[in-house]
Parts: sequence; C-alpha cells; structure tokens
Amino acid sequence: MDPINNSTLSSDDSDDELDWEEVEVPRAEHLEITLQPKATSTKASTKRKGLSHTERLTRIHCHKIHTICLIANGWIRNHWINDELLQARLLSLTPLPLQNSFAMIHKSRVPDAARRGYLFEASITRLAEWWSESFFEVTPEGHLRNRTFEDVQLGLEAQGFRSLAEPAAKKPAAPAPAFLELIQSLHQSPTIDNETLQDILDDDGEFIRTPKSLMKHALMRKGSRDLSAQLFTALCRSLGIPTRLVVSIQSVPWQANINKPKAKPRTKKGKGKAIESQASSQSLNGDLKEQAKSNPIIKLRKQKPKGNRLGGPSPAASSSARNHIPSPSVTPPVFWTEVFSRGDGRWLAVDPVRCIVNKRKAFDPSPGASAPPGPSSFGSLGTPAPQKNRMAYVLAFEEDGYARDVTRRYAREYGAKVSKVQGQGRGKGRLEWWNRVLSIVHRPYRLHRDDIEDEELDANEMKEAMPTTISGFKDHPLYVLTRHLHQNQIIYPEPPDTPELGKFRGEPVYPRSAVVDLKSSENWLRSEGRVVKAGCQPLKMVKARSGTVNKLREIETLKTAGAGNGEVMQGLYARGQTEMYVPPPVIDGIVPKNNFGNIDLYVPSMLPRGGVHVPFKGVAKIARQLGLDYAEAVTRFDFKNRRALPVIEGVVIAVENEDVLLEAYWEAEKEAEEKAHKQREERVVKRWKRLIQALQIRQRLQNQYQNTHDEMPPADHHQPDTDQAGGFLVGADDVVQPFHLPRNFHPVLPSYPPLNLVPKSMKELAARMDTTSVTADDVSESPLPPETEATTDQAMPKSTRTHNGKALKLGATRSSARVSRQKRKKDNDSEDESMASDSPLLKKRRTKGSDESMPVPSSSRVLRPRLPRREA
DNA sequence: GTGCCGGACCCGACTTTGCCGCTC
DNA sequence: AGAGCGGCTTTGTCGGGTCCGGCA
Repeated sequence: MDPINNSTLSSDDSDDELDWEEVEVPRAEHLEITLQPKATSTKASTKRKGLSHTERLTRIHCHKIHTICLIANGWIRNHWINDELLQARLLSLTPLPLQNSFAMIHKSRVPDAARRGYLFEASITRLAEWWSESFFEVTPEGHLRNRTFEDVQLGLEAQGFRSLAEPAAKKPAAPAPAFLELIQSLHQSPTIDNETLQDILDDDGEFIRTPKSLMKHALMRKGSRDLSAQLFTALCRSLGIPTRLVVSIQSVPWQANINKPKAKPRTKKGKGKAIESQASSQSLNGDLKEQAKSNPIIKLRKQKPKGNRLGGPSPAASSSARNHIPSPSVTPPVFWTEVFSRGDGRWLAVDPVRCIVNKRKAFDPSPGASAPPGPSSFGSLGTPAPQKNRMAYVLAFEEDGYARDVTRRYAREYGAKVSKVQGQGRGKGRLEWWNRVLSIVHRPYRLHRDDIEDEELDANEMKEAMPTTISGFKDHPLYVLTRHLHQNQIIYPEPPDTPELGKFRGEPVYPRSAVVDLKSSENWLRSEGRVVKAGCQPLKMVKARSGTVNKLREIETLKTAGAGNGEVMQGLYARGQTEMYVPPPVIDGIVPKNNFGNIDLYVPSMLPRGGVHVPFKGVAKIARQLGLDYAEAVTRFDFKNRRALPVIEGVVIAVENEDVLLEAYWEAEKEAEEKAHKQREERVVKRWKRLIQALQIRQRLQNQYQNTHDEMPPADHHQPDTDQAGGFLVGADDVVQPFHLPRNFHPVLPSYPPLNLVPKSMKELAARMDTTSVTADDVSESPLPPETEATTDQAMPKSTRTHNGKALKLGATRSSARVSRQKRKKDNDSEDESMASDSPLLKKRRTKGSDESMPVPSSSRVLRPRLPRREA
C-alpha cells in the first residue's frame, strides 16, 4: 500500500474500526512537512473582525452607565448652584446697573411683550459680556471632554487595570464580564486618588466637591469653562430669572470607529507613529495587556505641566492636539445656560464663555455642522484632533432639579445623525432605555411652558433640512428613501398618492409617516389575533420563508408544482386591512376546535364567546373524566430544531362548566397531594427501618467477632476467608464504621405539612420500630425491643443471635443483605428523601452496587423536625 | 476630508401542531 | 393495553447592523 495513500485514507476516513493491514514502509523515504505562515493567513489576521457580541454589549453597558453618571453629575452641579450663599456672593459681585436692567423689565413699565423680550435679551447679553470679558477667567483645562472607549481602556491598562475587552474575549458566554471585573478591581483598590484618576483620563480634571468649592472659584473668578457656565447659571438664578443648567452629556460612545484614525498608507516611519499605531491596534485585539507589559508606558507626570505620556492614547495626536487644540473659549461648550424670556415665552441659550446669546446652532460641535466663531477643531499640522465634544444627549436642568431633553434645539442634524445616536430606528432597546432614563429626570407634571417648548422643538425638527447624504436618510425620523425600506414595509398610499417631498440624487424622498409595516395573514392572527378582511388584496408579495421542516416541504412541493417558476410568494397586509378575529362561540357547552382538535388562543381576544380559559396543568384530564366538552388551548409555539411545538396551557371550556371543573380539579389536586404525602411517609418510615436494621447488624457483628479479631493474626485481617461463605465481610470494621447521627444544626426550612417521622433519639426510634410491622421479606432480623439500647451488647435480639440454630454466619448476613438490597431496589425511586446518609455502611453499599440508589441526603435533613415537601 | 459602497461577519427574527420508547 | 410523559433532535435561512477598506 502506498504510504501516502494510506495516510490520506486515515485522515479522510474517521472510522476507527477499519482493519489495518501491516505493510512494509520504505525506510529511505521520509515525509517532511514544513509549515509556513501563508500570506493569506497574514491577510486574514490583518483583516479586522467586527466587534464580538460580548464586546459590543460591554461597550453599550459602559456607555449607558457613563451616561447616567454624567447625568447625575449634572444633577448635582445643578443642585449645588442653588446654594443661597453662593448666589448671594455672586450677586454681590455683579454691578448694580446690570442687576437693575433686569428689574426694569416689567409689565407695568413695558407693556409690550415683544419689547420686554427684546430688552431681556439685551440685558442678558450685557450680563454675559460682563461675565466673559471682565469677570470670569476661563482656564484652558479642567472641562469635561469626550473620550473614546479605547482612550479610557488604554488609560485603565496603563494604571494596571485589566483590559475591558480582554475578559470578554476569554469568556464570551458571560455578558459584559469585563465591566464587572473593572467594577470589582475598582472596588478592590478603593484608594484611587485624583492623580491616578487624572492619569487614567489623561486629563487635569477640576475637582469640585461641594458648593464651597464653587464659591471659592467664584471668589477667585477663575475656573474651567464648565465652571464658568455653572456659576453664570447660579448668577442668573440669583437675579430671579428662570434659568436652566444645560449639559451636553459626553459619555463614552459605544461605536468602535469613533475618533479612530483611518489607516494611513505606510509612507512614514517614526517611533512615535509606530507606538501610536501599535497602541491603537492593540486596543481591539485584546492582547494589549501583554504589550503593555513588554512596553511599559512611561509616565511623564512628574515633568508636568501637562500629562503627556509616551505610548499613551495616540500620543502624537494627543500632544499635538493638546498644543494646538483651540481654546475652550472659542469651541462649543459642554455646559451652558438657558434663561427663560418671559416676554417671548421661550428659552434663550447663553454661552457665558463665548458670550453667545440666542444662537442655538452655535452649540453643535459636530465638525461639518457647526461653524463656531473661532478656529476649527483641527491642529495646524494637519493632524486631526480627536473630537472632544460630541452632541448626543442634551439635558437642561431646572432650578427644581428636574430636567428636559433639549437635544432637538441644539443639534443641527438631529434627524440625520443625533437621533440615531439616541437610538431611534435601530438597536431597539436603546431608545427605550433613553426614554426610561428621561422619565426619571422629567418633571412628573407639565408646565405650560413645557408644552410651548415641545411645540418649538417639534417645529425645529420639522424645519430641519433634508440630509445631504444617503446614510443620513437611513432611519431618519422624517424622511425615507425607498432603498431603505425593509422587506415588510411599503409606502402607503402608493407613491402617486403619497407625494414626493423631493428628490435626492434622483431618488424620490417620501415622508416617514407614509411607511406602513406589513405582516402576513398568519402573522396577524398569531401576533395580534387579527384576520385579513374579506376581499383585501396583499399590498406586497415577498418570498415565502420556511422556518420549519413542514413548511419547507410545503414550499418545495409548491415549487415543483408551480411549473418551475421559481419562488413561492407570500402576501403581506397592512393593519388597516385586518379586523379582530371573532372565534365561533361556545354553543350548548360545545367548544369549537381547530383541525388539530384544540383551540388557538394566542391572545386573550381569541377566546370564544361563552367560553373560559382554565390554564392549569392536568385540567384536561379532569374535564375528560367529568365528560365535559373542552379544547386544549394553544397559546404559543416553541421552536426547536425547525419544528414548531405547540405550547398548551390548560383548556377552554364552557362558562357554565367552569365551576364544576374547577371544583373537581381542586379536589383532585388535594387528593393527589394527600396521596403523595402518604406515599412519602411510607417511604421514609421504610428507610428509617432499614437504617436501624443496618445498625443492628453492625452491632451484632461487632459483638460477635470482637474477640475473634483479637485472636486473629493481623496479616489476615484484610484477606477474605475463602473457606467460608461470606468471607468477603471479614474486614467488616472497614465497611461498618462507628455511626454517629448528625446533629441538628441546620435551620428549619419553611413549614410544610409535618411528617414527624424522624425519631429524636435512638430510643424513640427503637420504639417506632417496635410498632412498625416488619415483614419477613424485609430483613431476617426482628426490630429492637423498645426497652433496650441499640448500642449495648444486650440489645441483640435473640433472633439475630442464631440463624438456623447456629451462631449467625457472615453468609447469612450476606443473604439478608442481598434480600434487603433487592427489596431496596424494588422500593427505589429517584426522589430525594430524608434519610440518614453518612453511614459508611451505606456509602460502601452504594459503591458496591451501582444500581443501589438509596436516597442518602445530607445530614441537614436527618433530624429536622419538619421535612420539606418536594413539590411546591 | 468626507461619504459611498461592497464585503465580511455577526446576530436576531422568522418559522407556527413529531416520533418513539418507557412507565404506570 | 393504552394513555401519558419525556427524551431526542442539531441549528436552518434571511435580513439587518456594524465595521472596515477602497474608492470617488
């Protein structure tokens, strides 16, 4: 046989039972296999896989938690700036003319509302000018910045925390374990000082712990951009103006491609560049920890002023960005102020740092959309500075602590971009989550100005210009392109009747409100209990799908029968084409049934008139015994292995039979319970009996052979006596160890019907034994007499001392053990029972006979006064 | 520099009424 | 003998979301 062919066979054929023939293998030939990393594998490794599900979940969890933390931060700051002393101090520092200018705007002095609005705007502008130009000095650092997931991760790893992505890769089954690990690691090292935190964040954060810190900065007239806005808000409140503290939440985005530099052509090689690319590539591969070990990150903290570090997150970019980043006094802020103009009845946005009033679009930081009055956000070297401000959620905190989502006021491309970040149109749970978060901070009741504001925000959304990209139309709340319609969606009424809103690159644009979701007739019935109205034609035909084997066969049959025309199509209908399904009523106690002999009850509305659903297990049997007409209720389907299994929950029965059925059902339940209780009681008594008998045997053996042991040479101790039957029990002391009943140190479980089967002492046990009838089949020994102690030599019953007129032989013991074992096998059931278990005798028996499964529960159950019922 | 597009990958929705052997 | 119960099965297809690289 050719050895190569042989090997081929062996590799191809996995059948182990092949008969192998010995052949001569030519020795001169040897097979050499050289494995080389192929170019394709390199290519495959460089091709980045998408985020794993776990990693994506981790990112989303981080995003959510960070968002909530930042909302809490905004809430606390908003609370602190209500401090009366702080407001009083700020007011005392404000020039009187500025204060008076607000006091002058009153209905009595200026009856015209529009004029009052104008005056108010002018006054607030003067106040902002004074604040920004002569009162408060803004430091370039300390404000909140947006960080990517990778940035934070690198910072954490640099400080010795494990990678967020790393455990996710190792344990894909556990959802978001990395985050939990981070929490745990943070918990285990509670001494994260500010410096470490700043290192993690690569930032000189500004720590404000109390309103007093705010006051300090107010008196110093210096602080971060965020602080400036917070203090300005406090000042406005002190002036009696309804004022909101607006926060643009800068939570870490969950997307992987945010702020990630696109792969550059490999033209330049530089150390810094190499480190940077290495760092950025590591973050997703998950092996960053090892890299970090081999290339320890050198912190330059001691040489600060600024916390640049080699090997940190995009050092070249970050340092250049740090050096060339535009001053915070010219870029859109994260905190700003909204003041309510009573004259105009609307909120005016105020940026006290850039001195901008009533220019809502000046707060959107997105590079294309925003045109802030200042340099662009990119460095002069052409290196893109990472975007430090992203508009996703904008919350306005009012004086009473409640907040409102005002993102629509400030985002320029709300529909095209920001709404998608908030979760509209995708990631089903995301929008719900954000709405839930909002519901926590929203005022539980509405003010008139809230209604007006909502109208304004709706109008803003409607006025928003059409997107300028195709992706902008995707999931847009207002517009839709036909290319983005899902398979089960159409524009309805059909396009000639639904007017085009315009054209985008030749494609018609329709309103999102004209998009209608469709379902097949079966889906309408099964999901909502609706049926297609008679005569309705499907609005759309789609390829029929086969989720089950049966359906697949059906489709195949149709395909072959359909003259090879191809696909089998299925009609889809709109909700408006359906009506509620009205099942045939129950007449004379007869429940209508379907082809399968049961009744469809997917939604409660499908219950027939005159019928009632009794959703208990086993109720069908009772109904049958009572001779009542019933139908088993199919409430849903389980899908396993391409097979739909109906889930039956109880029965549907005529209303007039409900009481009879229920009564019989409860009666049957009660009887079954009592029966089960009785059976259980019998089993427990039987097992106690068996235990006691085992103890008796042990005692007897000890008494009988104690003296013999002393005389026997030790060498024979473990040798079986082959001359005598039953010699296998010579080493009985190894088998039968001193037995101690465990103590009752376990807590009593919730009360169940007491069984009171467990004797509290051996004496009581023996007494019970005496009263319990023991059959001859059970064991050959009779129970202990009640007045004797089982542990005394005298306790040996007479019948155990002799067997067939002689002293009991071990063989007899074996035979009795066998009988007992057979009996036990007969009695054996799989239930867990109360039974003293730790007897080595029993253990040994279990190991000897594999079929033996005498319930041996833990000691916790032995002396428990009450025994748990198995089924609840 | 930005956006589009296609490919790759992953995930979730969709599907909607068995068979057979053992035990009681 | 027959009802009832439980184990076995093996996991498909398609569309959509996301990410990435290449290209205009």
